[in-house]
Amino acid sequence: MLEEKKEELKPSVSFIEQFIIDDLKEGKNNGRIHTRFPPEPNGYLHIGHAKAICLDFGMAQKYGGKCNLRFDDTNPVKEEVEYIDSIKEDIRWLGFDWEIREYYASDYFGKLFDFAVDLIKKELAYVDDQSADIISSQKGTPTQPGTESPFRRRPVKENLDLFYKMNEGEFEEGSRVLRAKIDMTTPNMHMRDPIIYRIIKTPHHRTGSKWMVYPMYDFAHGQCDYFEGITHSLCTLEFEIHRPLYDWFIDQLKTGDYKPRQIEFNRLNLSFTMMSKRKLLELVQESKVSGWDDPRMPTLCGLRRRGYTPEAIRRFIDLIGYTKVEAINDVSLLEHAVREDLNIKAPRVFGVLEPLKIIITNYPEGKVEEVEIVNNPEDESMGTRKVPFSREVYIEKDDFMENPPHKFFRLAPGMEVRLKGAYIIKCENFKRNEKSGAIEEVYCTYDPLTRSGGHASEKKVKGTLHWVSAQHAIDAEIRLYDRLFDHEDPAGQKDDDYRKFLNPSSLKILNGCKLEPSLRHVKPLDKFQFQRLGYFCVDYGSTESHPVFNRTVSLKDTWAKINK
RNA sequence: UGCUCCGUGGUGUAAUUGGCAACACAUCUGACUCUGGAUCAGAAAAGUUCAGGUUCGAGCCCUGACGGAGCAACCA
Repeated sequence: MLEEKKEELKPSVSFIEQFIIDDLKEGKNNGRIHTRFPPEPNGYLHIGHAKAICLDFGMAQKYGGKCNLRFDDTNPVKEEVEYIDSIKEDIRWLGFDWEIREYYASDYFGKLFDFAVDLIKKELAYVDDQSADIISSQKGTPTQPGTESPFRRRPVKENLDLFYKMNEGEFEEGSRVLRAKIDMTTPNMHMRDPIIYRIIKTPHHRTGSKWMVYPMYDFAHGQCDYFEGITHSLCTLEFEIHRPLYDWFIDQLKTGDYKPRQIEFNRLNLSFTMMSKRKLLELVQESKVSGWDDPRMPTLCGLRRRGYTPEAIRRFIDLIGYTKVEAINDVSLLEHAVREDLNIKAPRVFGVLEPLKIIITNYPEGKVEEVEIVNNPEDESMGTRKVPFSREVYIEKDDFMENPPHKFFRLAPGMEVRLKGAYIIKCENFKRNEKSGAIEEVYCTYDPLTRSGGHASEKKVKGTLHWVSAQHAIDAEIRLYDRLFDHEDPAGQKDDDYRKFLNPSSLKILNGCKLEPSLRHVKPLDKFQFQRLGYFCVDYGSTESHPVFNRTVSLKDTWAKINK
């Protein structure tokens, strides 16, 4: 029986890991494993990138290999230094380390240029003088073969001369390109004499104005892997069809048996959000969110600010796996992952979001008791703390009802509840605002014998509420975040713009929330469980005089479900 | 109507490479609880897109349908 259990728990590996294991077993690359994570510095990293990062760094780590960080900076028009720092920060935060191996595609511009010259000499590349439109129309369509460029048979010497002049800035942008000479009739569009170099006069953030001619991604990526000795080039599914082209280049370049092996996997799609960098940038530019690190964004900096931990994100990535099926993963699995992690780590505290004042009429005025409260029932080592209790306390508005439905285990006229860690109180009466009709104050009596931990504390009541002593409370701003979109796949609707699905209540800002005094000295990114409510994280903009907390995720709420 | 890839509970993944379809999330019960959290116990939910074939035996191999995704940027 035990044996069976063990067998069942044997972890299965992804198809990619299986390939790696097999390659290692066969002794390929002398048992070496070397991967790389190749972001383009044109935006912030999101959780989809985390999936790639975990694989690239994870496989190297697990099998005693290395993983390079390489910025794919082949297009100076779109890329900015600003992004490089954020990308590095996010990778480190996630828990991975490229050590000294920080590279740039631009490190290889010289080698790539030489290789292009080499291709020209081998009559495998030519300069095309046609416009983008003409070249594009000659490409054909996926169902129709393309036609050859009139410049395809240009003599080597002329090609060489023109290519050098392109790089010397003698021609306008767009006037000429260098193309690989492959096959205009193959069904694979990427092999139809792809453009490999274009003229760009915008200075590059690293190489300045040294180059006037820049390699296309397809001409750089595979070769960079080759130059770096990458053994396994892991990338997403959409590059599958590019693989024959990469192989074609490497076959022209390689001098031995070594050749990177590209393996493609499914990109991460998360329900109720989107991963398109372009669209995320639009959200930022159109101020639909406060920035790249808005806690509603699926970016790593957004998730960080939201209160997610690297452990939770890695755990989530681990749970979803790597396959070749295009899938949409349920956000609730991500939420499960943070709850699981924060449940163990986050200290419990009392915070009242929408305060309702309780006056304990038989409690002596001016008296203050310090009650001792466990910081985390999941982890005894986190100890206890003292929380002041007094005659007037705040409870959650939702925790009182004048006419409670069946199974409402909270406060209502004549009902008893425990104030967690303190006393059992009974609701005797309440005061209503004459104009609005809203309940303003609730009057209770307490039973002095029921103090937690005391002799009569065994007395049972059905409900336990969190509370904050009114005179000791800290005022705080609390931001309740919810899903940015109210459609499961906002960017996947052909007839509707994703903006149509922005969730109007994705952010609710609450002010005048009441927190227990132990929360006075907190710093950004500190995480807590506000008892019975959810996990909250101190925002970057938080100060001692104006504390701000972001809700990471609510606790599971069975009552909310019953109530629906 | 070309090429490439992919079809397993609601969702995401497994299935010792041909041997009674398993796990997680979500859902629903119940127990416990000084968090309507956590924890614990349990339930419902796919017969593996379909049709043939090989085989004692097919989710897995073969054939053919059907369905989905990707591919025609001087983007990556």
